[in-house]
Amino acid sequence: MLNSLSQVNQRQLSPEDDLVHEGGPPREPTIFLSGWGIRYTSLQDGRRQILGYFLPGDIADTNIDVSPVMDHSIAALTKAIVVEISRETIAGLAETNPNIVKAIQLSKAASIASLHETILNLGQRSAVERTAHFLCELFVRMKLICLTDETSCKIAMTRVDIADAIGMTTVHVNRTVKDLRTAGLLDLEGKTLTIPDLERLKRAALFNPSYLYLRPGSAKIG
Amino acid sequence: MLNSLSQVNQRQLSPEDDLVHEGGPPREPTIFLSGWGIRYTSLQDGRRQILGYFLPGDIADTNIDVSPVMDHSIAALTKAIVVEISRETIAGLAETNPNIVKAIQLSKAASIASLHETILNLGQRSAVERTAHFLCELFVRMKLICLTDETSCKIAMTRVDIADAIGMTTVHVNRTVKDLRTAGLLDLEGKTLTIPDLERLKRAALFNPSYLYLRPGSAKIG
DNA sequence: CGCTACGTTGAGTGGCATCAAGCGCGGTGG
DNA sequence: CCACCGCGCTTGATGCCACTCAACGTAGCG
Repeated sequence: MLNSLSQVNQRQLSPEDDLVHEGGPPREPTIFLSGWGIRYTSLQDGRRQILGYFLPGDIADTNIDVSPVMDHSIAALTKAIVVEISRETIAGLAETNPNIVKAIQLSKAASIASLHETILNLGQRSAVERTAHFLCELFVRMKLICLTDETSCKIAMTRVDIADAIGMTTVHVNRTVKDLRTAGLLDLEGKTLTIPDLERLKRAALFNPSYLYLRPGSAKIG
Repeated sequence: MLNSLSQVNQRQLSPEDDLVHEGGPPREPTIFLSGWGIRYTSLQDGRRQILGYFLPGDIADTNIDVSPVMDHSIAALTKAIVVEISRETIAGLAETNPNIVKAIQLSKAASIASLHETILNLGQRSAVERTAHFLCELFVRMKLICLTDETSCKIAMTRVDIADAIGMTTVHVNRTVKDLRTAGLLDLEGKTLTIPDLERLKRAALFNPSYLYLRPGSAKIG
């Protein structure tokens, strides 16, 4: 089903290309077919906060039907291929495949749950817990889409991106990762994330995966 | 329109009553007719994070159609009167009054925007900015529903609540409020919040009200 | 082969947490 | 009526966690 769509409205993005821009008009819902993306917002003085990120298969929804102006930006983190799907197309698809409605609801609910978890993370967890939780989530999500091997995966984020996602400085991200490495909980060399014992990391990070809405078979559309 | 509803399914809540409970089943969308409520979640060890709060007229939505289990709790902060409105009722109302669909979309979009702003607040703003921003938002929202006089209003939150909302300790909330008082930006004596010069506070807090989705006349349903 | 971006590490500082004590006030019971 | 208690607020002292500033190593790239 997606295959037929992927011929249409498909676009290539380069790293740091904005898909939608804060203050600008929204777009139709967009799926990341490949590559990584981030949703972010900034203060006037330039401090950037990453609100969430997109992995291949994720839908970047914008509330096109509500506000004419975006309150945040969406950008590519790597080279990425995205496909925009208009609401009409979705409505059309929904007629022949009712599951799509469910899938979109699920995707929306998951993204809200994810925002809640991010708030909990920023507000209550210590730097070590926060970093562990963030990287733990990253790994779990990558695993879900089969982009990990047994204990490691490639991530697209730099230290700066991680720092802006979890509200820390790059320097302190570094030191925290070092501590986690020393504790044997994870390793992050360049862009390779290694997690020798995922269950142990989950415990250390107070990680509860329920907010990811992992129902078997429901992570994908179609 | 709301008047006809307010006879039905109306409930009284006392302070700290849970409307829905983390881990339990969701409810139908619920409107706070009077009183204050909070949405919160906790870590296993008891650290609590307030995700958002409800003022009179706000809708506490739960994704009833998606997950059978709540990932957070909703509780009353004061005595409160709430009315639960089933989706069927809403659908029925929508037929005679299409604006209600728009209003609910708007409410959902606003709550997502609010989550984004909270993440930005926790991740990037300093303690002073964060506190200022939080109290500024509070005042603006109270003003919208005409629950302020010229420069002050009553708030239901304790220092503990404020602390759990902005990820600080009560002690430091206190000191920060003191600094803001010294700077002449605001005052918080007990439950009375006074803001002598809202525009000045907005500037200090890097406050941009656009995330509240204040379109004239759109804040209310019906 | 420099240049730039990213990652790493060190030293020093300060913001915010922790621990602890005291204050004011409303509620309760003797 | 008042002593007592508990809760929320406030303030002080102390220490640590995380930021800032700065330097250097390294890798990718024009």
